[in-house]
Formats: sequence, structure tokens, C-alpha cells
Amino acid sequence: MKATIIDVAKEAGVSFKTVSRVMNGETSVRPATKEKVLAAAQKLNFTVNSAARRLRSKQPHVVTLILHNVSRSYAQDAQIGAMAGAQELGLSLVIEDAPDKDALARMAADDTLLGLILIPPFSHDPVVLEELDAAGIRYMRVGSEMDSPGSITVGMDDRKASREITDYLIGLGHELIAYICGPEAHEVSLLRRLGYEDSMRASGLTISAQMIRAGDFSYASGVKAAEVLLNQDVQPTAIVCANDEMAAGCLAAAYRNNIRVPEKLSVAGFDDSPVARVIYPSLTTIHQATRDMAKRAVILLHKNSLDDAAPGDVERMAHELIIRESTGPVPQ
Amino acid sequence: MKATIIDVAKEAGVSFKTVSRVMNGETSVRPATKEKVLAAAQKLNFTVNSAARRLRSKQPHVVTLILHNVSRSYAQDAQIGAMAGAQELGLSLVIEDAPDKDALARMAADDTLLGLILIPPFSHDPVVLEELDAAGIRYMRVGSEMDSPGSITVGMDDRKASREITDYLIGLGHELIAYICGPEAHEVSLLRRLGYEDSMRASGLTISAQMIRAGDFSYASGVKAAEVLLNQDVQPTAIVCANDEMAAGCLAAAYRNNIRVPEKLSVAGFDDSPVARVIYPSLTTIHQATRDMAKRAVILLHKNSLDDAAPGDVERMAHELIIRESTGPVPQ
DNA sequence: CGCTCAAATGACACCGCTGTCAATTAAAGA
DNA sequence: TCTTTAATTGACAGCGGTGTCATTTGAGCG
Repeated sequence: MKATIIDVAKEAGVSFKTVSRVMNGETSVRPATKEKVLAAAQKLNFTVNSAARRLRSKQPHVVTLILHNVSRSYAQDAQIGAMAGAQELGLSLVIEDAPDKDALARMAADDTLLGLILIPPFSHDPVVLEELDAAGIRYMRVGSEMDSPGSITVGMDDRKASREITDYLIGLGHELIAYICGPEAHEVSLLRRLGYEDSMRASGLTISAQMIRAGDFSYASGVKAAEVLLNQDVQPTAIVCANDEMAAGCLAAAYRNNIRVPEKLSVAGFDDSPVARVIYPSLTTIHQATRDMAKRAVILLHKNSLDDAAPGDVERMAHELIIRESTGPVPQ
Repeated sequence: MKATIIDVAKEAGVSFKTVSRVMNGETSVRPATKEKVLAAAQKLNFTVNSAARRLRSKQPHVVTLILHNVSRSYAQDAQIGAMAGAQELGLSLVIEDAPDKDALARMAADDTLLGLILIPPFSHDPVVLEELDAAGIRYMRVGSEMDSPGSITVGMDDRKASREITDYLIGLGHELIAYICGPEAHEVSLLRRLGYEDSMRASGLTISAQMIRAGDFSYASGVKAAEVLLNQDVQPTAIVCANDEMAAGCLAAAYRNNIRVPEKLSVAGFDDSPVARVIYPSLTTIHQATRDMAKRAVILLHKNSLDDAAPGDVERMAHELIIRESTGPVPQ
């Protein structure tokens, strides 16, 4: 039988209300008392019954993660990270597909809802954000830099990371470096492209429109863009892609065109998705801690609901340049 | 404000206990009364407060998914599927790393625990199963065929699927078909290899020890096994792998040995993991509905806890042969 | 038509915790 | 040392359901 707050109270020789206070970290408990209670709780292996707590205190405890394309690797990572965060805090995680007006209204009326976790593309969709603000629904954005009144974002420095990976290629001697963009609707697409341009500019290399191709994060779009790049008059010696799937597409295009990677062409990705490791050659890429970001977002959402944090903040997680086999020195 | 059982009772003109009965599907309620209650509940948009229900009725509501290597694609899929099932049933999902004796004892004592979901390799580890049986912990296995007293399994027919994909290659004219196994500790490894052998035998092809190589489901082991196969005196024209990652490794080895796939060599995988689609050439493989299996496992666990289902059952989910670019006719 | 007995319904306690507010204690000031 | 006042602590109700058991209802039958 599981110990209750009353058992602990008896054991510690205080009223059960005091135990409750300690368990909730309330300040008005004398240190000595607190100690006693904690010891008793430990001894009885006590943990609060969250069902009872939820029933009585009407504090919201549901975090809803809004997902659109569940199969994408970052969506999965976000889900897993968010779940870890929720589990740690004793919150419930609900996964919801892009909610319609009706669902929003229901959410706004739901006093158990702590808030939403938004990942791209929702996290930087002005329409969505506006609707949420209008409905008075709290939310936390993952992986977006765009400011929005009253919302915090957990992200990474996409622009800087993109610059780093381009810098790395330049360091290898490359000068004709092409870039395959993500979809324009994604804010990160812009940031990553800007990072590439920052790097090129800083090294005095020319940024040519011919070397920048549109993509949409899909493998197929990577293939297509690379085919164009590899068959134009001035061919790149390196291609930086806005994500790993498109980089995988580049590799496929190179293979079909009999261009060896990395001997004749270097290819870089972004995300460090699972594919980066099991493709040949394995991808040089940027590792992004999507899971940690999502987890952190849940934690912040929870904290935020307690002590109203500063709005408009961005919390940045570290990224890491992962060097693998798909990049090498510029061919002679 | 959310409607309570009492509101519904008033609206329907019955006692709140009757409403409770209806909400729990108890039989001793007259159809006419039930109708009234349901209508009232609908009208007030009522749903039971799960916190209150959990508090009072001490029925277990926690499902724990045992995971070891969270990053594996099937582990992620299992997690997402299990979560979907839990959400649907209003259960809580907890993720736990390989539990030690201590953790097991705690689980056995935890009367909120509905049961465990086990995926490979735990799901067919006799030691683990025995410990669970001894501790009296209910569990549900995903993707394992091995019988175990009192447990049900949700799986697929690995052997048949493996035979199908080999049959497909034979249909393309291949006769020298090699096989790269999964780790021996995994039961599916055995089943999949047997499927390959079934197919070879049925077509009157010789099963040569030289053509069967050990692997461990990792990319690296796929590379290694393929290197051996592609450099021995009698080289295969097709390689069947026990999973996609090893097939990706084969592709890499083929590339390094200048063997074009599928022109000179066909490669088949198993799982239809995300990598199968974004690799070049894309992998012919077996699609396995891991998510659905895990979800189903949760649902069965729940049902099972109510009406003690028949033990030792296996519920099979459909699989599908996915033909992509990595396989082709036998070279002339 | 009254009686019996199972089926249907209701009354009420209580699950384990938190909110409210009153009671107690200790610290500080007179 | 005795108030005064703030800091601690405790008593008690009640969150929204379910379990137990008593009560009412109505179908079947003599």
C-alpha cells in the first residue's frame, strides 16, 4: 500500500497540511519542520498522488503538442522530448493535429490546459500565433526566432550554425559553394541561408544567384536542385543543404552523375537526423538538439505558468558541427 | 466551467450515481434511463474527470514502455504508437529504461501500474519474462513470436515477410542470394533468416553457409558483412538484409567496391525505416507497422486487465512488401 | 390483486490532496 | 516581562467521481 500524506504527517509528528506545504515547496515552513517531513517522506517512500492533487487544485496540467507531419524526424524528436519533459513534471502530454477554430475554442475554455508547444511551421506562422493570442492560449515555440508578443522561444542559432558549416567548407579550400534552401514558408530556411551568405561574404566570396537553389526539405527536392547545380556551366565543388534529407538527395544526384563524394564534391547537411549516419558517405552536418529543445519548452511552459516569465525571450540551445565523410578538401 | 456528473444528473433527472453507472458502461441501467443520461451528457458536453475517477477507483492506469536504445527508429515508433494508444484510453504512458531488480520490485508494488509494453530485445528475453512473471507484473509483447505463459504478443509474421522478399528476388531471376542476419539474441533475427531459407528451399536453390553472414542490425555491421560477400570467390547477385540499416551498409560497401545497385547487385532491407526512402538507391523492404503494433499492445493490455484474455496469444499485423530502386533483374 | 424477488436506482461515505481561514507559536518591540 | 505582530501550523471542507449497501421499482406469479 502506498503511503499517503497522512502517514507522513504521523511519522513526522506534524499535521498533514504541513506535509502538503512541504511537498509543494511553500516557503512558510520552518527549516527544521521541513527537514523532519522530508525525512519521514523519504522513509515511507512517499510521492504525492497526482490524481488527488489534480482533482483538488485546479491548476492546469495538460500540455498539448501541435504536430502536423508526424513522420518527420524532427516532429518525432519533438514528441519524444516533450514527453520526457511532461513525465518529469508530472504533466500530461496530448498530441494534436493542426487544430481548427473549433478545437481552439475548446482549448481556450479548457482550464486544465497549461499551454501549447509549437514546432515549425506553426511556431512562426503569424496567423496561428495571432489566433492563439486572441484566444488567450499560452504557448511555447520551439525552433523559431521570430518575435511574438508574450511568447518565449526555445531554439538554436540557425544562422550562426549555418555560417559555421559554410566556414568549415571554406576552410577546406572551397570557393564555389552552392546552397539548397528550405521552403520559404519556414523561418529557419531564411536564417540558414543568411548564415551561408554571412560566411561567404565574410570570406570575400561571391554569392551568386546561380548557386542558390530552392528546395522544400524533401529528398526529392534535394535531388532536383542538385541535378541542376551539377549540370550547369559553373559547377560547385561543395553544396550546403538546409537539411539532411536534401543532402541525401544531393548524394543521390551526385551518384547518378558519376561525381564522387567527397573527392569531387563535398555535401553538407543540417539537423543530424538519423539518416546522416547511415548513408554513404555519412553526412557532415549540424547537430541540433530537438529533443532537448522540446523538453525545455515544456519545462518553461510550466515555470512560466507559475511566475510569468519575461515575454518575447529566446532561449538558445547549443548546436554542434559534426564532421563526417561527405566533405573533403577542394578537388585540385 | 466544465460540467460535472451532478450537472448531468440534474439535467437527466436521475441520481448522480446512475450517471456514473452509465459512464462506466455498467449493465444494470434501464435502456430508457441510459438514453436520457447520454442525451444530457451530450448536451452539457460532459466528459468524466479522470483525476477524480483515478483517485476513487483504484484501477491501474499507468502503462510503462520499456526501452533500451531510444534512438533506434523502431523504438521511436513504438513510443509514438504506445502514446497514441494511451491517449486514446486515457491512460498515462511512462517510459523507462531497462529496469533493474529494484525497479521491478517497485513496479510489482505499484498498484497504479496496468502493465508493461515490451519491445525487442526484452520482449523475447526469457530472463526478463521470467522475472516479470515471478513478480506478477502484467506485460504485453510487441514483435515477438516466442510463446510465454500468460502473455500476449502483437507482432507480424517475420518469417513469412522475409520469405516474401526473397521470393521477389528469386522472381527477378536471382539465384545467388546472400543473407545478412540480425544479432542472434534477437528472436526476429532467427525468424527472418528462416524465412529466407524457406524461400530458397522452396525454389530449389542451395543455401550456402558462405552466403549467410552475421550482422547486428547496425550500419557498420552491414558494411562489414557486405565487404566480405562482395570479395569472396562466389559473389551474390542479391543480398537480403535483416533490417534497413544493414542494407544501407550494403549500399555503402557496394559503392566503395564500384558495384552498381541495382544493375549489378540487388539489395533488400526490412522495416521500412525512414532511411529506406532517402537513400540512393531507395530500398526495397518490408513495411512493418510498428506504431500500430505498439498502440494495439496498449489497447490489449487495457482490455486484458478487464476481462482476462486468453494467454499465449499472438495477434498478427499485416506487413507489406515495398518495392523501390535497390532491387532489379539479375545481371546477365 | 397482493406478494415475491430480482433488477434498477439512490444515499452516503470517502479516495488523497489543496484552499481557506482560524489557532498557535515565536520574534520583536515596549 | 508583557504585548503586538508576523510567521508557522492546524482544523476542516470539498474537489468529482466510485464503492457499498439500502431502498425502490416492476415483472412474474399464485
